[in-house]
Amino acid sequence: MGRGKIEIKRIENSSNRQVTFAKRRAGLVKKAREIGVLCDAEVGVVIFSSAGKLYDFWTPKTTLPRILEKYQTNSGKILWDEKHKSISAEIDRVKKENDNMQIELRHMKGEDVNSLQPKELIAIEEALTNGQTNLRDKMMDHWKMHRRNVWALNLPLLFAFPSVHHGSFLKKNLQRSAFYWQRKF
Amino acid sequence: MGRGKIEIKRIENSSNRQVTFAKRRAGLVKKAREIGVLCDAEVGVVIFSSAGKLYDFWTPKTTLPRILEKYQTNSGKILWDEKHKSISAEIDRVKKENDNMQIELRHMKGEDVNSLQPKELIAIEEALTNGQTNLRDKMMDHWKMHRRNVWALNLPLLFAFPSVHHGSFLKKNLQRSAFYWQRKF
DNA sequence: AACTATTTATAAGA
DNA sequence: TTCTTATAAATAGTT
Repeated sequence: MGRGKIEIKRIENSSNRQVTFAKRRAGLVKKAREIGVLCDAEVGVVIFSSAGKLYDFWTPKTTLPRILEKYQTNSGKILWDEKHKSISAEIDRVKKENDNMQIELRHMKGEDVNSLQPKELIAIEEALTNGQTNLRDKMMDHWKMHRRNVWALNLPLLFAFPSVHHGSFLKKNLQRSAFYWQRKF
Repeated sequence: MGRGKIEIKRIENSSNRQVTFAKRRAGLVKKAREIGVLCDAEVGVVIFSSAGKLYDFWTPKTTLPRILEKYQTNSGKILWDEKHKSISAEIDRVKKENDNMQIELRHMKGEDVNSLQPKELIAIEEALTNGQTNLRDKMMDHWKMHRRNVWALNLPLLFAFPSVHHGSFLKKNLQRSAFYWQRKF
C-alpha cells in the first residue's frame, strides 16, 4: 500500500527502516485500538524497535498484570516459571544449606545422633572439644584484657585469675568471677 | 476500508462483531509480523475476544518471558513485584535463618566470639558442654548396644567398656576401642 | 514532515 | 459461514 509494492523482508537502509517503523507502529497501534473498540476486545501490543526502545499499547482498563494473569489462565502456559526457576533454585540452595546447618547444629547439641556411625560421632565430639578449647582461649583473652584494664585504672582486682583446667571453665570460675561474667558488659 | 465507512465504536450486532473480530485480528497479526520483519523489531500482540478467548502473536525467537523481561527493563514498571514479593520475603526469611545458624555454628566452634559479652560466652560454653554431655550419653548407648550384640553373638568382647569421665571421651577411649570406633559402621 | 500514487485491508453483499 | 468486491485506509516512495 504505497507507491510501490514491497517485499516483506528486513529493510536494509537504516533511515528508511526507521521511517517505516514509525509509520507502521502508529498503524499497528491504531488497528489495535480499533479492534478493541469495535469488537469489545482486550488488546495489548508490545513493540521493541531494533534499537531496543519500547512502545506499547493496551486497551483502556487493561493493566498489564491483569492481561498477563488472563494470559496465564487462558493459555495454560506457565508464564512465571522462567523467572521463578532461578529464584526457586536460589531458595532451594539456601534451604539446603539451612538444613545442613540445622543438622550440624543439632549434632553439636548431641541431638539426632542415633543413626550416626562411630566415625561421625567421633568427628562431632572432636568439633565440640575444639570449640570448647577455642572458646576458652577467647574467654581467657577476654578475662586478661579485663584484668589489665582493671589494673591500669588502679582498681582493686576483684576476682582470682581463672586457671587453666580441663573441666568446665564456666562452672569452676563462675562463682568467683560471678560479678564480672554476669554483668551486661 | 470496505464497502462503507464505519464509525469506530462497538459493533452491536454480535455476528457482525464476530466476523469483524476475526478479520481484524488476522490483519493485526499480519501487520505485527510485517513490522517485525521489515523493521527488525520484536513485537508481541495479545488479544482477548469479548468471549475471553486468547489469541496472540510473538515475533519468532521472542519468548513471552523474554519480552516481558525486556518490557520490565524498558518500562521500569514493576511487573513481577506482586508475584515476587512473597517469594523474596521467603528468600529473605530463609537467608536470615541461615545467617543466624551460621553465626551460632561459628560460635560453637569458638570463632567470631571476640565481640561477645561475658553472658553470651557463658551461654555458648554451656551449650558446648551440654552438647558434649548429650553426645557422650549417646555414644555410650551406642557402645552398650554394640557390646550387647557382641555378647549375643557370643563373640569375644574386644575392648574395655569406656568409663564415664570428664575429659575427652574420644581421647581417653579411642585407643582401646580403636577398631570399633573407627570402623565404617 | 507532508503528499499522493498505490497497495492492502476490510465492510458489506452474495 | 466463506468468498467476493467495492471502497476505505495504510503506507512507500517522493517532495
